[in-house]
Amino acid sequence: MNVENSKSQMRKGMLEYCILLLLKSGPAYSNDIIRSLKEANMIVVDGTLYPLLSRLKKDGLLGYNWEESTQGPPRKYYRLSPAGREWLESLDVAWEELTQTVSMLKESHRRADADGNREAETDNNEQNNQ
Amino acid sequence: MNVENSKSQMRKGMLEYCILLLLKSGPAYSNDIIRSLKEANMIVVDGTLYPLLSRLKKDGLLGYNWEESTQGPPRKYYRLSPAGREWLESLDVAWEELTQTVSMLKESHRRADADGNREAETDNNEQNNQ
DNA sequence: TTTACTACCTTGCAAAACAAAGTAGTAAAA
DNA sequence: TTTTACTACTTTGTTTTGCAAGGTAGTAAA
Repeated sequence: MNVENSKSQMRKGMLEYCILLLLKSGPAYSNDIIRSLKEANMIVVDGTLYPLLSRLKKDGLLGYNWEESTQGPPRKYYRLSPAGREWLESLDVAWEELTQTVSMLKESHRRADADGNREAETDNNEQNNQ
Repeated sequence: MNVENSKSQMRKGMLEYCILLLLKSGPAYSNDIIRSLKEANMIVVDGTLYPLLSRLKKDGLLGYNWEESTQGPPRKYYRLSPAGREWLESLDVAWEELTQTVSMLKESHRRADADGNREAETDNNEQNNQ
C-alpha cells in the first residue's frame, strides 16, 4: 500500500465528472479524451474509458456519431446530450460541496468535544501492534 | 442510475483523506468521526468506517487506545501516527492537484483540435439508440 | 500480401463502500 | 436477580468500478 494508491483513489471518483466537463466544450473520441485527461494529470487507459463511455451512453448522458478518419478506422465521437448537461450541472454543485467539505475539515471545524467525553490523550492501554 | 449515485462516487474517493484530515485535529472514536463527517456532508455508516479504520491502522497511518466510557462499552480512540501525518501531507498535495485539474477542465483548457481532425458536428450517422 | 497502426470491445481480477447481521459488554428497568 | 435497551466494535456478502491484458477488425504503408 503506497500513497499513489490513495491518490488514484481520489481521482477515481472524479473521472466521470471530468469526462463530462471535457465533453462540454465539444465532441471528442476516445483518444482525444485520454490525451486531454493526461494533460490535466488524470491518468486513464482505454480499458477504463470504453466501459465508462458505454455506461454514460446507456444512461442517456452521451450520444455519439461515427466519423471517418483520414488515417485509420472510423471513430466514435461522443458529445453531451441535453440530459448530460443537466447531469453535469448537478455534479458541478456536488463538486462545490466537496471542496467546501474539505475546506471545513482543513480548518479543524470539528466540534472537538460535543459529548464532553474526550480524555483520549491519556496514555493508558496504548496499542500500536499488528 | 441517478445523480446521487454519481455524487456519492465523488465523495467515496475522498473518504480516506477526510478521515485523516479530521484526525489531524485530535483523537476521535467511530461515532465522533461519523458525526463530524455528517456535519460536513459526507455520509458514512459504520459498516464503511470500521473496515477503513482497520486498514489505515494496519498500514501504520493510525494508532489507537481504548478509553472507558461513562455510558456503555469502551471506545477505540484513533489518532494520526507520524507516518499518517506524512501520508496526509501527500494527500494534501494530491488534493491541490485535483482541484487544479478540475479548474483546468472547467476553463475548457482542452486543445480543441490537436490533430486537425474534428468535424464531429456534422450530423451524419447519428446514433442515439441504447 | 504482409506488416504496422489505430480504434473499439471484452474478460477477469482486485479494491472498496455499503447493507445487514452478529457479538459482547454496560446499565437501567422489571 | 433477570430482562431489556443501548452502545461499540466486527464480519460477511454484494455490487460497483478501475484497470491490465488480450482480442477483433479495418486501413494504409512497406
